[in-house]
Parts: sequence; C-alpha cells; structure tokens
Amino acid sequence: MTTSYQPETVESVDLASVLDGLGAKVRFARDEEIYAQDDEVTRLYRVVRGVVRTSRITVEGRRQIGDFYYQGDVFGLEPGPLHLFAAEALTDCEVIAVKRSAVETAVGPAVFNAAVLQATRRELARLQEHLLVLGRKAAVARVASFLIGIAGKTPGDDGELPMGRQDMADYLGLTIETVSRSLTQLQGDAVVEFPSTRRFQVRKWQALEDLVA
Amino acid sequence: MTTSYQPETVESVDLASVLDGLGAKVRFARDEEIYAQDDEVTRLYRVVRGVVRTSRITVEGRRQIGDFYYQGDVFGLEPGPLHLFAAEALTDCEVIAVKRSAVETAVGPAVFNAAVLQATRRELARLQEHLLVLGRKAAVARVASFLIGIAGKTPGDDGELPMGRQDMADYLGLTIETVSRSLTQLQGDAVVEFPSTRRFQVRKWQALEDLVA
DNA sequence: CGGTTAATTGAACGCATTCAACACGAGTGG
DNA sequence: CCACTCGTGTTGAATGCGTTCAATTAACCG
Repeated sequence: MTTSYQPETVESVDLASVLDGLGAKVRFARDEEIYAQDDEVTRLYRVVRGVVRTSRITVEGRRQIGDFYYQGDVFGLEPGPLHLFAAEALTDCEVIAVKRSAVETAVGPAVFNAAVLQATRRELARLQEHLLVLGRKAAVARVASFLIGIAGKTPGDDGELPMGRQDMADYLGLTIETVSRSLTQLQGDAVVEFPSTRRFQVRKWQALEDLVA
Repeated sequence: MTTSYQPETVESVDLASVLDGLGAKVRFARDEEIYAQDDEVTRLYRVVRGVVRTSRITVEGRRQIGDFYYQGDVFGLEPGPLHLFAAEALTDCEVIAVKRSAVETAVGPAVFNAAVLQATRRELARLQEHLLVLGRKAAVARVASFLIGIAGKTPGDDGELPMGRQDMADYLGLTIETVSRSLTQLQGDAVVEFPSTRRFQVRKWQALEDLVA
C-alpha cells in the first residue's frame, strides 16, 4: 500500500474538505483585515460565509485587487514566504484559518502537497483569466466579463454584487466613474438591468458575451 | 523511511533538475510552435537554450503574451487539462520535454507533486507581478518595469531584448507604437540608452525604478 | 427627517490608440 | 555598387476613450 503507485488518489484530495476538519471559525467584520501585505504566509484560509478580497497597494497609492473569494473558496495561497496581497473582509464574514504546519502534520506531507497543489492550480487559473481581462482594452468589455463572472455564481439570469464600485474599479484596472458609465451604457442597451445598485439581471446573454469575445 | 515525516526534504525537490535527467532535448526554430492553444497538457518543459514565449489569441484577434521563459525556466504548467496559452520559440531554441507521467513514475508521486507545486508557485509569482504591471496605467511605467526585469537577468547595467516590439506590446497590453514612443522618451531623459534596437544600457537606475513605484 | 457615504452624471483634459508616412537594416539580385 | 524589397521600428497628426475634477443624485442609517 505504501509502495503502490496511486497518483490519482493523491491528486484528488481536496484542500477545502481538509481544512473543514481542522481549525476554528473566525469572524471578521466588514473591512476588517484578515492578514496584511508583507505578513508571513503561515495559514491557509477558507471562506465559510461572506466574501473576502485580496488587495495590494502600490507606492503611488494605487490599489490593485487580486481577487474576490466566495463561500467555499480557499485563499491565502501565495508563492513566496510573504503575502504580496493583503486580505480583507469585504462583507461581514466567517473564515476557517489553519496553520499550514497543522494541516501538514494532520494529513501528512504527501496529501498536503497534493492538496496545496490543487488549490494553487485553481489560483493560477483565476490569475490567468484576470490577466486577460486586464490585457483587453475596452472598459465595457472588462465590466461585462466581470458581470458574467458574478452572474455565473448563481443559477438564473440575476447576480448580486457584494462589492462596491470602487472595488470593481480596482479589480478591473479602471476608475469608479468609468465603471459606472459602463454599467449605465449596458443598461441603456438593455443588456443588463439594475433594480438596485448591487443587484442586476442579465437580459441579453449573447450581447454580453459578444462584448467579452 | 516511508513513514517518517520529512516535509523539508520533499519541499526542496527542484523540478528543473528532475527534468534534466529525463527526456531528450528538442530543437525548435524561431516562431515554431511547441504546443498549441487548447492542446492537452501532457508534458513538462524546460528551456535549455534560447527563449520561449507563451501567448493566447482572443476571438477579436488580440494577442496576450503570458510570459517569456529563459534558460533554465520550466514552462508548460497550466491549471487545467488544456493549454490556455500556446508556446512558441521566440528564438531558435532547445528545450527538454518530458511527459508528466514519465516524471511521476520516475520519481514517485510525492516528489512529483512537491516539484510541480514549487514550479507552480513560481508561475503564480510571475503572474502576480504581471498583473500589477497591467493594472498600472502609465505606459512608460510598464515599459520601465519590463526593462528592469530584462536588465536584471544579466549582471551589470545592460540588457538584451530577445523579442521584438510587437511581443513587448502584447506582453504589456500596449500597442507597438506606444512601446516605441515610451522607449524614445526614456532615451530622451537619458534613463536608458539604446545602441541598437535590441540592446540597451541602464543609465539612471533610480529614475527607472521611480517610474515603476 | 437630516447627515453621511456611495453612485451617477457632466465637461474638459490627457494619454494611448489609430492611421499613415517615413527611416532603417538585412538580404537578394541586377 | 546600386536598386529593390521586405520586415521591423520610429515618428507625425488626428481621433477617441478613459481619466480627472466637479456637481448632482441616490441610497443608507441614525
């Protein structure tokens, strides 16, 4: 058993389920810091409830948002010994935080590595997607792809934005005004509809996806 | 030995050195394709000589360059089963290509996972850095940070650009003209000097880094 | 209700893009 | 050696899009 070759078994371990068994839930209030930029990377986190954002402030005061993490997502994975991005509670939320070493001793190094690898892969996929959005020029296209992502999280045509316009702007590399104008334009074209500022409904999926293409 | 807990040992495995022992060197001519977009992810690659670029074409014909890989770099790591980015030989080059399964059977799943994880982390670090460059607006700042990266690869103040202006533009999310203008501006301010189109020398490191900050 | 923050809208500006022309270098053949 | 071409890079001028600054409106909460 110890010598048999079982790559599939090791590969299929899910970090999320591993974390659930360990560590206690911690609550964070809106805008509270979970870990800071340049903090040491010691823990792994999982969102139990609410939404978390990672962000980085450049010297010139500009802010870049790394990503938003929703229920079930694992975050806190970074390549180096220090956090390049800080993590804050976007909404009031609850997260499970476990020391990496604790996870490792609990499940063993092989399983730990496999699980971290899988989670890191997902992280890589997020970044690749984000990269393309930022590389693409048109503001409306960026906003459109963002809305698609949000709407895709829930079944049906409607989506809910847990973050404000400023967060959207910093995520998309735009200003708050441009985001607002893009949204207005999409509404004017009847592609999406906003009953309130944070809730929307997709009216023309095709048109929305054509913008991103 | 099989049951003892040795995280450090497993962690420290380097994928690059593992690859060297396996697989044969393959030559690719300039602009030749190493693997295509949407190809299955089956192999791991290492650059022995020359430079490789990864790129992705959007439906609207726009091209985004993922990264450039130099001598010693490992590439071909992608989160999903398919390659989102294609890989091409930027210059005539030589790469080692090994089937992932071959690597895994050679060193065992634990070491394989550890090694792939480490390489994936590096990949993640590259992307995070790239993300910040694209999120930052100013064209000159993007070009400056690119030049710093290139110049940092070789000791001393001079650097060599293996890629053309179009590749730089697609990497930085700019047009070829804007890249050219930014370079001219940097030369005009005597921050860098270009004896030829592909070779440069940094004159004022401080000024260059201030632009990026 | 006011009081505060967030979001939208307007107008002017600036920077990157676009389209176009020109310069440069390398390679080819007269 | 010159003329020619082709690919690549630079430069110019005009446009357009996103930004910036400012004012207005909407949403939230006591």
